[in-house]
Amino acid sequence: MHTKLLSDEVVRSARMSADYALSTGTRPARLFGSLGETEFVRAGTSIYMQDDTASYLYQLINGTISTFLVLENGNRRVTGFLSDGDYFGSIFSDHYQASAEAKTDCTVVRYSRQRWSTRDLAQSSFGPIILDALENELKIAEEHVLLLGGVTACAKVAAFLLYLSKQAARRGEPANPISIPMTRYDIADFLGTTPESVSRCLTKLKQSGAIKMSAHDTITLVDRGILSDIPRGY
Amino acid sequence: MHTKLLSDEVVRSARMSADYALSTGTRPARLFGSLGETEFVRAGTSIYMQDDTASYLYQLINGTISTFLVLENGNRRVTGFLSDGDYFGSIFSDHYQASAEAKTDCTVVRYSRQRWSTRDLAQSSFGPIILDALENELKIAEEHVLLLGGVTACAKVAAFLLYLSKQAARRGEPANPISIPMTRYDIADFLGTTPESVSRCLTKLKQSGAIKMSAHDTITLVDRGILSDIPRGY
DNA sequence: CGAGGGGTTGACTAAGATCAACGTGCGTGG
DNA sequence: CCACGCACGTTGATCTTAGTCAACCCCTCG
Repeated sequence: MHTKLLSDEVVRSARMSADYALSTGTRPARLFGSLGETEFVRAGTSIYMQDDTASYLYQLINGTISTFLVLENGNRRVTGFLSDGDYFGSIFSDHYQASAEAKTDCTVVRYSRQRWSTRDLAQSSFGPIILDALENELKIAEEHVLLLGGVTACAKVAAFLLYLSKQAARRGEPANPISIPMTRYDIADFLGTTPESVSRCLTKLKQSGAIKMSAHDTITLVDRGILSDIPRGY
Repeated sequence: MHTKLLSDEVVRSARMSADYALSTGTRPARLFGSLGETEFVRAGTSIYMQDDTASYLYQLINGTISTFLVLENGNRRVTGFLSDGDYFGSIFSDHYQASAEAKTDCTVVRYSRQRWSTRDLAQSSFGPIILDALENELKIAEEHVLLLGGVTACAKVAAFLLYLSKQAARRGEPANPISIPMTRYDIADFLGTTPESVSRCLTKLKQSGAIKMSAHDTITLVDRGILSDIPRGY
C-alpha cells in the first residue's frame, strides 16, 4: 500500500492544471497529464457498454456524452448528461455500471485502469484528483435526484433547461441561447417521462413566453422566473 | 500538504475495524476510532439543519435517519434514509446541504471538522475510509435515482420495500418482516408521490398477496416476484 | 425520390393528485 | 383515569395530468 506510482513531476503538472482550471471556474483539462490517451469520438458513437470490463477511467474534455442503463424489463434510464470536465467510467466498480454514448463529437482523455486500481490511486499523490472526480459524480447524481423529484412534467422540463444553462455557463459558454444536443427521447428517459410530454411542455413554455425556440436544438431562456417556479395547473 | 494528521496506531485500528466489518458484510462500526464522539439521538430529533455550518462529519452506528431539504417553493424532498454504517454530513461542503433527523432512537459517531478539512483527511492515511464514505454516499444517490425513475407509483413503492429489505439484510437483521420507521409522508417525499398514493399502493399489494401488514410499521414480503416486476395496469 | 428517424400535435384513457371524511393510537392535561 | 387533541393512516369521490396510440410534418441520407 502507498507505493509511489508516478513521478513527482507528472503529478505536479497535473495538479497545477487542475488548480488553474478550478480557480478560473472551468474544469481541469486533463486528468493524468501526459499519462492519459486523448481520443476523439464521433457523435452517436458508443464509448463503452454496460457490464463491460471497466478498463479505462475517462474525463470528457469537450462535447456532450450521455450515460444510460437498460433495466431487466427493457426500460432505458438515462443516468446523466456529461459536460466538459466531467469524469466518468464507474470509478468504484470493475465493470461499467452504465453505457456511455457521445451525443456530439467529443474529445475525451482515457486512462488505463489495468495497472492501478482506483483505490490505490486515491492513496497516491493523485488523491485530490480522484476526490475531484468523486465530488463530480456525486454532484451529478444529486442534481439528477432533484430533477426527477419534480412534481409535474413541465416543472421537470423547465428545471432541466435551467440545468443545461448552468452546465453551459460552467464551461464558459454563453448561458442563454442553449443548445440541446440530446433527443426528446433522451430527455424523457432522463426525467422519467415520455418524449411526447417533453415536447408538449416545451410548446407550453414557448407559448407562455418563457422560452424561444429558434430550432429544435436551440432554445433561448427568456423568463427564468417562470422556469424556476412552475405553478401546478400550468 | 500531506501533513501527518493522526497517529499510526489510531489509523491502523480504524482501518482494521473497517476491513473486518466489510469482510463480514456489515459496515464499519467506527469512522475515526476513538477520535469520534459517540452521541445518542432520540427518535424525532433533529441532528442538524440545512445551511448550518458543517461542523461535524457523522456516521450512523445504529438506527434510521432521514435527510431532507426544503426547496424555495416550500416543497420538501427526502434525499435519503440512512442505515447502520452509513456516513452523512455533506462531506464536500462547509455547510450542510440537507437537514438530518432521527426516525428512530439512534447512535451516531460524530467527528469535528473544525481542525481538518475533508480533503486534508483524504490526503492522510484516512484516505481509504474517506473513500468508503464517498462510495457510500454515491451508492445512496444512485439507488435513489433508480427508485425515483420508476414508472408507476406502485412500482416505486414495491421497489422501496425491496430496498428496505436489502438495507435490513445488510445490517444483519432478518430481511423478511421489515420494520418501516418512517411515515407515509416521508416515503412519499422520498419517492416523489403523495402519502395517499403510498397508502393505496400498499393496500393493493396487500390485497394481491404480495405483502402482509401486521401493523402500519411492520410488513412481511410474501411474493418478491410480484414486487420486483409490477405490471402497468396493476 | 423514397425511407426512416426525430419532433409535434390530437384524441383517448388510465393513473394519480387533490380534497375531504373518518378511524386509530398516543400523549397530555384536566 | 378518562377525555381530548393531534398526528398519522386509510378510504372515497372527483378532476387534472400525463401516458398511450396514432397521424402527420420535416429533415437527412441513401
